Amino acid sequence: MTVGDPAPADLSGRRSTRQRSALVALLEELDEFRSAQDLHALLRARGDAVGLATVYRTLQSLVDDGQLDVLRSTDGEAAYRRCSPSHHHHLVCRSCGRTVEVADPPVERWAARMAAEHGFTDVQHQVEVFGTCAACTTAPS
Amino acid sequence: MTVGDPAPADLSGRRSTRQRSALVALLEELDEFRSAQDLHALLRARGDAVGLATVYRTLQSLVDDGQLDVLRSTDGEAAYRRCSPSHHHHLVCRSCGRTVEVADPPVERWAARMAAEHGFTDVQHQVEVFGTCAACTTAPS
DNA sequence: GATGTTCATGAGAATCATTCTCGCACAGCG
DNA sequence: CGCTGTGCGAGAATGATTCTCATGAACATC
Ligand SMILES: [Zn+2]
Ligand SMILES: [Zn+2]
Ligand SMILES: [Zn+2]
Ligand SMILES: [Zn+2]
Repeated sequence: MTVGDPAPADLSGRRSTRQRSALVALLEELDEFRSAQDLHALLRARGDAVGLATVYRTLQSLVDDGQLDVLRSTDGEAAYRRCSPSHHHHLVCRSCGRTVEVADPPVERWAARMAAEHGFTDVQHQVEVFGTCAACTTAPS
Repeated sequence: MTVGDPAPADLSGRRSTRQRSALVALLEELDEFRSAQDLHALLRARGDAVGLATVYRTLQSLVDDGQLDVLRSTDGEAAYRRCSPSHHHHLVCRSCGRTVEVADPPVERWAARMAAEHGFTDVQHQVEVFGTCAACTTAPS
């Protein structure tokens, strides 16, 4: 361990503030993808007022630290959700937002092999599945 | 042919205008995903001036008619490209935009089966693969 | 070719998510 | 208890996309 090494409270080197804690706590309770605007409103509603700019900044830092997944909806709005550390994809209910994390090695291998066959390197992929969950299929509109 | 039946030049019921033709012709020449702003600039550069609002409107109508694919980049900008009519996905070079259309029945079946196992209905999916193409890997920065 | 109805166009304003600015507050540290 | 650099936030700025609405053009009909 070199001299300049900070090694603060958590591994990310982020300071622990009321705002960051409130946002992390909220995300911990939620199970669906929510937009930054949504999260900001939810925080305000529960009394943990946080500036909108801070919500955006903190979400971005959490994404950079790999603690959140981001999804871009068709209307261009980004949605965030806490995620497990291992690589996975999502099955999302387009009605209520309920989300299931799914992993599938064959898909991973297919993407890598297919890209390699076309001479592509440094490959990444994006796989999301949308549908209507059982509860929403049953429930009235 | 009944009386009220329009049956215009193309099947879509869209009027044939100079602006629409110019945009369609441009898209026909391009092989990569380009943003609406890009396409607007390209049209202007080649002398086929078209209003920005018209570019957006026309792109949207072509997407609705299934003649274009849309991709939402991480910065929230939508990119468009002409597409073949059958279901497929893309292998996109994140450096030059070169795109290869790929189809893979196993992935289709996996998505459908996996969603069904979780009780989801009305399933759709989104699968895109990004990488650096052979040419861009070789070329200097 | 002339005409009327209807849809398309486009300049500019409006919308809206996201980012930036920058002075002030405070977490972490000794 | 101060110091210092990072985090905060109100408001402005950005930038893509959409809307408004008066004008222009396509097309079926005469
Ligand atoms: Zn649902
Ligand atoms: Zn994967
Ligand atoms: Zn390339
Ligand atoms: Zn597919």
